[in-house]
Amino acid sequence: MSIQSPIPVRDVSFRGLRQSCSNCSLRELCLPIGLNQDELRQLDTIIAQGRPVKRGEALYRAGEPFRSLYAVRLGFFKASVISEDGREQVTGFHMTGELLGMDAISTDFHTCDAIALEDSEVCELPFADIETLARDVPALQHHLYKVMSREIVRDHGVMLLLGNMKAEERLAAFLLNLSQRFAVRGYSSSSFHLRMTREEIGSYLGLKLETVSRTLSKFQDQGYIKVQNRLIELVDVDSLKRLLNSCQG
Amino acid sequence: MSIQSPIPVRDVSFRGLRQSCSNCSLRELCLPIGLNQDELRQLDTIIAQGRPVKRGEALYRAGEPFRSLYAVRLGFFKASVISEDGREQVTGFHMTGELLGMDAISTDFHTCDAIALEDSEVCELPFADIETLARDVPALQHHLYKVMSREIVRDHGVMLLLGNMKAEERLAAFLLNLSQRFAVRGYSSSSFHLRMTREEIGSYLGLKLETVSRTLSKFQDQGYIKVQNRLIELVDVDSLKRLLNSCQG
DNA sequence: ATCCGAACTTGACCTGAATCAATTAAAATG
DNA sequence: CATTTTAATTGATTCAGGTCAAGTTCGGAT
Repeated sequence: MSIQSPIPVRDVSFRGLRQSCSNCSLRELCLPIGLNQDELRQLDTIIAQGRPVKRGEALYRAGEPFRSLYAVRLGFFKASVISEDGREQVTGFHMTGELLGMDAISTDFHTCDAIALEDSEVCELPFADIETLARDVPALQHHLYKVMSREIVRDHGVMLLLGNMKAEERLAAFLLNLSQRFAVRGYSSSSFHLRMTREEIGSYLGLKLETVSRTLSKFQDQGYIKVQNRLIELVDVDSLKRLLNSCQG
Repeated sequence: MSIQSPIPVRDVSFRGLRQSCSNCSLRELCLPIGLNQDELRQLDTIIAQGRPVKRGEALYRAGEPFRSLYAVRLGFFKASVISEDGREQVTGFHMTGELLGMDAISTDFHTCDAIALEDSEVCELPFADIETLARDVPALQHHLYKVMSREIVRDHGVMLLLGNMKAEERLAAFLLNLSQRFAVRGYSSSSFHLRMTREEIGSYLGLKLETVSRTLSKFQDQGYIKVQNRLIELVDVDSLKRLLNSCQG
């Protein structure tokens, strides 16, 4: 658990294959380097064309049978578990190049909802086909294990956050994590638009929406950030990092 | 997320191969049915003989290079991340038949410590070998994906617990989860020995040890359980379940 | 543009769990 | 067996964040 990245960045390795890929961001971000031409072609035959998902729509819902993983090609998703009494636990936010649906392999049913927070597009990856191909392509097999492992590590980071951190630390960790993930994708790391509500942030961080709002205001008063509705500008990143250092070295 | 199992039980499927396995509990609990004689033999050549780990010893520590997964053959482990200022976040407790170390695949380094909470024994599973074998044995390949997926689902359950539940609900969920996992292994579900300290329980549940202690006492006063140091007897399971129902249906 | 509902902010107050502190009980150790 | 150390309980107090409530702003629809 590094200082800069309490919530580990995920699925951002193995970029640089843009040139060989027209129909899907999958290879840019999610698939291992080291596939040859033929293997790439095989992969192409498996991957369904991009599927649009409108803002507010579900890519899948808990309880639905599992067929495919999805790679976010464009846009922004939240994944969440809803308890029967209506409370929501957001388990993650997912942006371009990240993989959704790995929790479903376990039972062959999806265990959470994936909702688009803006108009998005995904690549569907039929898991059975991917698995079959992985048998012949060790690099692919290994990379799938890696991506799943990374998800586990990320989840452990969230547990640390939920179990040990105070509200300010959680928010700082959250903002820095988003910042870093935008940066990796070539967007500004110091200025970005939150796609989710305060309530969704709160759900993810184990806080109430009022606390999220108050803490953002506090950060603004202290000159750490500027908040304009959902537009966030990180003014003093070092101070945000210092907030974290005190708690996780 | 079912009522009975807010923290999903893990790695307990695929039992019943006991007869064909002498050196390792791995196959009983972790490996898929449907391997033929030859495949089983191949697996045997990969799996190192049981390795004992004394109470208090580390099976591995964060930062160590990753070579193998470990199946708990006997005993009890905690897995935890330690922050630099010394605070510990327990990410899980692991008992017979469960797999440890999957978080390390991601970076080829272990990201957490695995400490034996009682004298234990593990089977070492060199990951490179397992992966190679998995290529020829689709059932094994699939099962590994499944086990990792199950870990992700479990982690989401813990997030729900840490993000949404009150102290009493967390403790109830914890006790019911342990109870269920002991039951699956043929031990009493109503009476069991806690292998971990109040502090370790607290770390896992995002509570302080005093709160754990107080809440256990409260449960005892209400007649839900009997506590004798680390020996727990579940007297009124339904009431414990009711505590959870109110929060997650 | 104007309206309306959803999202956000801010304040006042309350409460559940943390903290601090003092015993007590139970394991380890010689 | 006695001694030391570690773990657990319980009480008193504090405080971070939740809850309740009132107002404001924003964004989408007409």
